[in-house]
Amino acid sequence: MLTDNFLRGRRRRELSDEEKEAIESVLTAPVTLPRRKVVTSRGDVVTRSTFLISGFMCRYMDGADGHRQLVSIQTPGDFVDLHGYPLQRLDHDIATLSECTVAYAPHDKLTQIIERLPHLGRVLWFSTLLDAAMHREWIFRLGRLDAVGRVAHMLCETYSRLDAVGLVEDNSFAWPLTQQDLGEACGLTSVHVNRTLRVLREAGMVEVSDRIVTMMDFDRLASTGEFQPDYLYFDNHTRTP
Amino acid sequence: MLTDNFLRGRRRRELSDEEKEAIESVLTAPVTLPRRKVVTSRGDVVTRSTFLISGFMCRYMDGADGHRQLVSIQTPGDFVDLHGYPLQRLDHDIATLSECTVAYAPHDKLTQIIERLPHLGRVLWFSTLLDAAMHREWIFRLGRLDAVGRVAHMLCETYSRLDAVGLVEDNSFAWPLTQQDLGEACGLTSVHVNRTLRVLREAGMVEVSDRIVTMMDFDRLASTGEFQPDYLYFDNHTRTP
DNA sequence: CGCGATATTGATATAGATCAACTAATGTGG
DNA sequence: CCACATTAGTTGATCTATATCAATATCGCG
Repeated sequence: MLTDNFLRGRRRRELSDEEKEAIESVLTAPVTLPRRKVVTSRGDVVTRSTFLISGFMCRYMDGADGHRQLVSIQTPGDFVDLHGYPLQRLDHDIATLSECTVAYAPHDKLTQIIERLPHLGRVLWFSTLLDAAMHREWIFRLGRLDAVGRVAHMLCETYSRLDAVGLVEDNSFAWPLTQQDLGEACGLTSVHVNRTLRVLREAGMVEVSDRIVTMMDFDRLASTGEFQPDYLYFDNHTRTP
Repeated sequence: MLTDNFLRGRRRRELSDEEKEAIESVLTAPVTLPRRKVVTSRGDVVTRSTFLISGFMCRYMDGADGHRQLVSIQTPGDFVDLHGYPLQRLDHDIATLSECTVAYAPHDKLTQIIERLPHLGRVLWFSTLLDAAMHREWIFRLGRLDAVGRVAHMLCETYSRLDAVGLVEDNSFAWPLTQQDLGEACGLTSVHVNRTLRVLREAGMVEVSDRIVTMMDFDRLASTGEFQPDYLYFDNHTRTP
């Protein structure tokens, strides 16, 4: 099923077969989007939400100087802009980072299934609040950690999320972000990201090369980034390396 | 009614009388909390949510060095921890900044009224996503603005939110945060906040003194902080000075 | 009155930005 | 398939915003 990865590994995942079929039934056929494409802009009124099947997307806001600040990275199994359903209008931009496969959920149909299945409504609500929890951790990252800690934390979060949907193999995962992108996520310049990655590599914690991240020592990286995964609300807190 | 300020001035505010009465009916009698009191801690399982009637509260996360990072400031009319309803457990701490009056909404009762009134469910959902939108703007503030911009943006947001619930008078509003608190919100030291406030004061934009903020020139402050209020989802975008 | 919390100011240190050059990969049109 | 352009990564030199350390001032309060 397209939605097999939706909330996979998460607390409150308990969806009944009826609920799973209901979600699946509202999705359009999958569509492929090219890499580096802006799909929605701040201010747009949205009438459907995007479910990410494969690839990476991001959400960001533009600063006056033209530089952007990423506020979220979306990975397979995420409902990228489900918050647009209650909000109706977006307060930020959305773009692909890699080529992506997505399916759309029209909002009027969501309303129908939620009125029929209130518990499913709360599960969808839960999934949007998972994003809010990640936003909070992102604030912590920018406000309290130095460059090395920020990058370490970011990589730990991505590793954990991808692991939950089966996209980690041999401690490695696909990583379509450039050093520039990572800088836009962590509030750093690409030059400094480069130096920061070197520090982490030389310390034997993580290697980032060729669009692949390899965790050499997750525990030390997590401790460097003060990463505590409770905010990701996994079923259990053990990674499955 | 206790909930008169709930989503006041906001888009999607359209609650029917039945819905208003339903919310009101689940709330406990108001309770007073002392200032500077931690009311919930990261990891706590929550079975009720807190509606803030008067006073200021904040949400924050603790760093390894003991310093905290604020992730949210809550003002009257806010459902402080409604996200705890779908999430069931908190990923951060909550404390009062000033003396506060609150009322509690038990989660089992929320479930009852939402199953009866699905539209009310979506309005409550909307209100939690408003928090997420403010989180995103907070990320932007920390990642892309300098000290002067961060403080300017923060003060503009607070002004706009308090204005919407009628707590601005003569361009002034109550402000129980110390310079230390403001630093913990903006990722700055209290020393630098002090210097930053002087810059803003000497530029004739805003005065912060005696726990009162007075806007001398909102428009210039907004432009300094790159503040665009669309993310607050007000009914209209005009302030009512 | 005196003590803890808050605010203010000055001197110095430093993490990360900025500027600049160069390399390595990737893609593209002729 | 090559010549050349474009994008991404790397390294060095210098600059600057903010942190840090330290001292003093002020205020509210028991």
